Amino acid sequence: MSETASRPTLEAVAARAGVSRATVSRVVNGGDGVREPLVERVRRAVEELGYVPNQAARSLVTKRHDAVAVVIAEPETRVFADPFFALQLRGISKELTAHDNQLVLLLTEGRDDHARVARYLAGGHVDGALVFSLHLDDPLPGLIRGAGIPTVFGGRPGWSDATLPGASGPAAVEGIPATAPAAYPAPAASGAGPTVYVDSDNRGGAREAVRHLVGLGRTRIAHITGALDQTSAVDRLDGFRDVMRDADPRLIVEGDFTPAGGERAMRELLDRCPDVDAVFAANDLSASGALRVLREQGRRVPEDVAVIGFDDMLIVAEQTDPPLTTVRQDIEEMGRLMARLLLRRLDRRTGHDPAEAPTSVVTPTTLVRRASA
Amino acid sequence: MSETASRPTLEAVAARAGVSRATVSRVVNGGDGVREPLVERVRRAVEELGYVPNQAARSLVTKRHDAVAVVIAEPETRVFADPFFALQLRGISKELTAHDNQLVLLLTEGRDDHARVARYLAGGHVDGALVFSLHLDDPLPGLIRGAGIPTVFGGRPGWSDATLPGASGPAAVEGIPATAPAAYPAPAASGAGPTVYVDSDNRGGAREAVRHLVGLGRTRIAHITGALDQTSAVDRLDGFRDVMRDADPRLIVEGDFTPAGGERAMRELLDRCPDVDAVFAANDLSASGALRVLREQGRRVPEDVAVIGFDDMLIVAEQTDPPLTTVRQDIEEMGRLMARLLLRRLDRRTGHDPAEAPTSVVTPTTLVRRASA
DNA sequence: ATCCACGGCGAGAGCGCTCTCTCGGCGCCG
DNA sequence: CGGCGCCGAGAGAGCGCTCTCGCCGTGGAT
Repeated sequence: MSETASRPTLEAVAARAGVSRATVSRVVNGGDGVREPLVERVRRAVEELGYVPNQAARSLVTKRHDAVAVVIAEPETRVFADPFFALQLRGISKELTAHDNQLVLLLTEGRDDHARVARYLAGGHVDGALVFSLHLDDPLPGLIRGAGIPTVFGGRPGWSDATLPGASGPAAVEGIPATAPAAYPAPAASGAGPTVYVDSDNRGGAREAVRHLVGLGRTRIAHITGALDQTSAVDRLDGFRDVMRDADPRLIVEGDFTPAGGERAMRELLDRCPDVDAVFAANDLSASGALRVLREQGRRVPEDVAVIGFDDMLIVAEQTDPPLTTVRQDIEEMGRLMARLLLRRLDRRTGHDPAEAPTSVVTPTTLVRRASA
Repeated sequence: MSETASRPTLEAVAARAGVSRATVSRVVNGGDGVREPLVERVRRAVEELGYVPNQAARSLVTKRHDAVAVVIAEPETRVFADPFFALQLRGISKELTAHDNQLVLLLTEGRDDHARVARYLAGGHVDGALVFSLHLDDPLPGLIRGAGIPTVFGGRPGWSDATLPGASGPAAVEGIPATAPAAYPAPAASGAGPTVYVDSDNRGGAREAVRHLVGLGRTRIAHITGALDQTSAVDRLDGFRDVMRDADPRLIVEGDFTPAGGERAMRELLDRCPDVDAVFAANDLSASGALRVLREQGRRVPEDVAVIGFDDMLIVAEQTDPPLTTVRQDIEEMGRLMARLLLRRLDRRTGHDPAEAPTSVVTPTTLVRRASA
């Protein structure tokens, strides 16, 4: 039962140190305006009693929580197939920890669950939110903005307010609509500020991959797209088009980020264009599917057909035969950036530096050369 | 600024409904002991004002937080290589959500970080903890038990109090020490109750895999172990030994759960015992490494050498050549179970049913037959 | 020497909720 | 028909903290 012997309060510390509650509070929160000898006395008392501030009581008056929600709205599939979110979480966790913030994880279980998440965020239990929602038609981002809570998105959300910053060049290539098939208008911002997101340079990375293939002397370069309801897939396709402006449209075939989709697409590709001599797949998973079909059909990689993936998902890229050349993104760093952006925004709220609105960040990618191209 | 117009309080709802704060509180918390007409009036007021209870204020008086911590103490490697934790998190999240509990995620960043986590848990910010710590020499479980907070472990922790329940048969095979190389004594329980964990039936699953190989008529069956500082690896080894009591010791070779480790082990195996006709690898990753070496050395799978893995990690098992026969565990269900066990324990705390201490659970595994065995 | 300014510290008022205690009203038993 | 018990509702006391105020002591200016 001694476990139930409730933990010491400010009062107790004050008594032991022979000062008032207010003074202990001051010391605990930085110690400004308290003279050295007292600070020392209070510190000792805190130490001796093993005092830990009661966060609930503190929040009650400050209205801050030092907690941030991380919302992952991926319907099953992708989250659990690759370490993407795990790595982002790690980055986020590091940054939050460094600033004494807690991470509250919210996973949505199907569409109906969005309301629950929105309610939670609007309920003022956390100071801000980091939101992953990769699908263009996902209502969640809208709901969240409606909740009026500072938010940073992971990956570019699919509305028009959130177009790519300059770094990535023109958004459309002649004749072909470059952007999302189903982009919908930005939800009204209700004091939550402009849309801020962190995304990797999908378009630039795609360009680099395709240019590499061009540099290899390939001329019949194909693209297996990702699921085109996700901005990352759209951006990678745009990057492909940036370089292959006059590409044979039959060389672009729709995949879905899965190995099976990659297989299907590769079959179709070989069928339509037997002379294909290179493939840029929208991710490593579909590249691995393509690889399998190529092998099965007796095409040598990279001699006959060069293959490049995207993501540098080690568990796949290093294990394929041959090992996969691919585009790497620093996923953990992206997570860290998201957290940093959000925290900065929260800081500002408390009246720091009202100027200089935080802005979206696009992180660079690098081409990792292995054997497949 | 209207966003800052602080959210309505109980007081406001009470005023609008024309009742007292206490009554509103009762309704919000289930509505027992309030007559129907009033309940209805209050509900409407809540609805109209968009009232959401202030969790901080509530916690302050109830000393409950309706939040549990999930601690993942994996030093880098495994967490982010496979979807294991992601799936567990999903299961946990589902169960917690169903009971209106929040999930606070704590990832440790290196050894020095354990103290931080322990302090947080001891600080009474959450009602309980779900802890993943797979390494036998990890100090964290000890620290956490010291914190005196109700805890359920994911995977059997490596101390003696936490031996496998009956379901799994004898813990040792004649002559050979069956248990952990470095098991250390259970930390003193300080009111946190006995060690409770959820683990899959590693040992039983291993037995089933090996028996399957025996049933195939294989006689020279080898085992590539996992990293033996983890109980799962030890248990799988024990399961192997249960069936192969008189196994040639050279047929057991140490791996580390990685593809590279699998390759290394397989080479050594072929070197030592060229007549090997089956391999049970401690997980799919090392099985995939083994598979590659076998192919490279011209052994046909499964004709010459049958191979079985463990985990049914789809991204690997379905993509190997040939697809991998393996042992599946219901990882999401394990997560759900962990959460359920913890919540039940927390319930009990509030004086429900002091009898019947919750006990560890070992979840069943199933053999998934594909082409490799 | 007197006054004022200022910095250090204590007193006390809540933050929004829960929960106990009390009181009033009604049904029921004798 | 009167009293007792019980149920439904309100009043009010905190939970542990922060923060504003005001007091007091010190030091510099006059």
